[in-house]
Amino acid sequence: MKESSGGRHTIRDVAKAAGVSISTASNALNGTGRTNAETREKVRRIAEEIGFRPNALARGLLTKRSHAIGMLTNDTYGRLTLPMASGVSEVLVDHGVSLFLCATNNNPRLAKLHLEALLDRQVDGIIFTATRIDLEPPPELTKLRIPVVYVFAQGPSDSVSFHPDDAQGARLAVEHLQRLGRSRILHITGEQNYRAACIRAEAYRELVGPTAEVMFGDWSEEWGHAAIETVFSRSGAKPDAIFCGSDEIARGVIDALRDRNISIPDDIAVVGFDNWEVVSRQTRPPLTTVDMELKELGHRAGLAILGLSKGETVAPGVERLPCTLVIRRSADQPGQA
Amino acid sequence: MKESSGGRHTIRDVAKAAGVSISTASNALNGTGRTNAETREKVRRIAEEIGFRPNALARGLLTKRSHAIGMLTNDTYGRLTLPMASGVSEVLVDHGVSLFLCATNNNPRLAKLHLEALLDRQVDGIIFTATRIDLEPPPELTKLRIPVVYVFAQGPSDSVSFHPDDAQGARLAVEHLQRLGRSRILHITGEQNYRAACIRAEAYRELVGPTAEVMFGDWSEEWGHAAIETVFSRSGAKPDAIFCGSDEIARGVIDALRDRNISIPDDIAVVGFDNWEVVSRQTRPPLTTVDMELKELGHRAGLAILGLSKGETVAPGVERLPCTLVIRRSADQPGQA
DNA sequence: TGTTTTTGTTAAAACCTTTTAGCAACTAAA
DNA sequence: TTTAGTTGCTAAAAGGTTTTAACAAAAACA
Repeated sequence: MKESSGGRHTIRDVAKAAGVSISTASNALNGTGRTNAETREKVRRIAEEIGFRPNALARGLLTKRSHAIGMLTNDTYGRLTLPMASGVSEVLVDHGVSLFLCATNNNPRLAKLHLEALLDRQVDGIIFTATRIDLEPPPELTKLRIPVVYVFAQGPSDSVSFHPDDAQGARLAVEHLQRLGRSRILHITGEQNYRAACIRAEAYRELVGPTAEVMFGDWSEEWGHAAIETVFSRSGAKPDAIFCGSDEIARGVIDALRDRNISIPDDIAVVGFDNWEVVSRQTRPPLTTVDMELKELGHRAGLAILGLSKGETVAPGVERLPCTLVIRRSADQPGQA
Repeated sequence: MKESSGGRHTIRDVAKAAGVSISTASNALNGTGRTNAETREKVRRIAEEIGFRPNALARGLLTKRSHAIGMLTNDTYGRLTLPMASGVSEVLVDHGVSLFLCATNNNPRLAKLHLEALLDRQVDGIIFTATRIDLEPPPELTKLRIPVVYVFAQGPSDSVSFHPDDAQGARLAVEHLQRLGRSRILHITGEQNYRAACIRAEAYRELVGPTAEVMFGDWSEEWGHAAIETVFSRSGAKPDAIFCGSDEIARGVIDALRDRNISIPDDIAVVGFDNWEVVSRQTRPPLTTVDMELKELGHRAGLAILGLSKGETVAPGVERLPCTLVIRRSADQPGQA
């Protein structure tokens, strides 16, 4: 088996070995055109034997489909995008599509650099992720000739976006607490300039009514602690349940309550948001929390960009994927309360 | 400005607009061959004007350098690979090289699939990452004609690997505790089948001598808790310092000590490993810990693969990058103890 | 028999770029 | 004047694949 170039076999080698022309070899391998069943089998057998794999660059150059998609993300460290990205990757690899990872570090210059590189590489589509409310997707994105899918972020109105259903997730948490018979439910959450925080707070308010109280802060454990300080240093009735905007906040809350010898969930039940297992499994007691099904979100986004890149149409707008409630001891089943 | 194909301008368009041949346009843009300064400027100006950018697929096909490298990783959720990957990405983007992310989920079939896709795309090199000691890099990797760099993982003896200097990091921690005057230092760490755990334990033993005691467990907070239970339920002298194999373990240890009203650092000083800030900043008191400089590790790995892919030679073997000690209140400065 | 259809195959064009080799014109040296 | 060298440019090949159009041979039809 001699090789014609650079160590890898080309379709030329296959054709020569099979005693056919390059076009016939191509047709036989791809099942296109008309080929005799016998020659088709022969070509395929030989290709298999010498381990021929088509050069993706050459194919992409000609077909205008690179079978690669790019993912722009501003949050490399976060626990949001990465499980999601792994979901995307899972779907793509099954379709022979590869994923470019572009970490923009919230730097517009870097975002632009990455975007240009992706276009130079003729990617078939782009997934854009960003979590901050004030971080608008780069306007260049809307003018591309390739499809773009937004996750966590909001594109223009006719674009395709996927978000967790924050409102439904919040309702899951609050309704669970209400079923436990809790009537004074407090909401401690993160920064008000995150859209997700506002949506959850709104859903909470609707269910809880006039006694609702939302404490915005940041997404840290420390803030959970501080919020409990505040609540217990002021007069008035204390809550009998706390719905937290993240597992980290919930962890701070739980630790602060334990310091005060308040029993969880007997005196106060606690529910978190994220199901970040490294936190939610390790609080004492373990945390009941809302799971955003990030991997599934990635699957859906992956399928959407695949479809779009093939020219299929996908319903525009924000699709909100349902969250699930993971019940652990910090807010038990109704029967056990 | 009419476009010759698919919406993007090609070098053809540039050449036509500048009234020169394609070759001259190419030479002018790349500074190759001989070109009159005047025409060179003109071509460049026009290219800029119409926003010409060369098609990376065509260029890669011809030059046999795709300016892309692939990263195979088995740990998508972990906090180890991702900061590292972001370091890799930072270096690459500066050199116009893009990064394929391949999450293998510890699945050999998937690893193979990804590897083949990377080769089809003619990547210039591969970075392989894996943290488990028992996870050997796929043997296919050693037979490639493109360079491979290993991070956290161990390649064959003539390969290039980058690791944190676990021994030096452990010494940093232990020597710090010794300078604080602590003499009964205990080491609570993770699974014994992680090479890193063994190396750190070994370095610890050498410094501490006959009183050394290593408790292997797993990498969880829970294990930190459980280990403290064990230590305090048995007879004998108690430690006056604990060196933990991870920040998570340290967090469990700190919580368990606080439950017992043991003062940190007065009675027992605690040092962690990772400087995973979401943990180390939030423990009470905040955690003194070893930082593995993951981003720097990524930088180095990125530079190495870039160099190798250009044909430069890089010294083979395992390069161990120094860790740093981040001092917080769980083990103060000597002066303050 | 002659005419149309079908079948299997192939040469060549196309995708977009870089690079090689060569050409013409001009300059400098002999 | 010839020779040699330099400059600025270009045609053409190359890279590996898919696709189009054409062709010959065989089959079906009249």
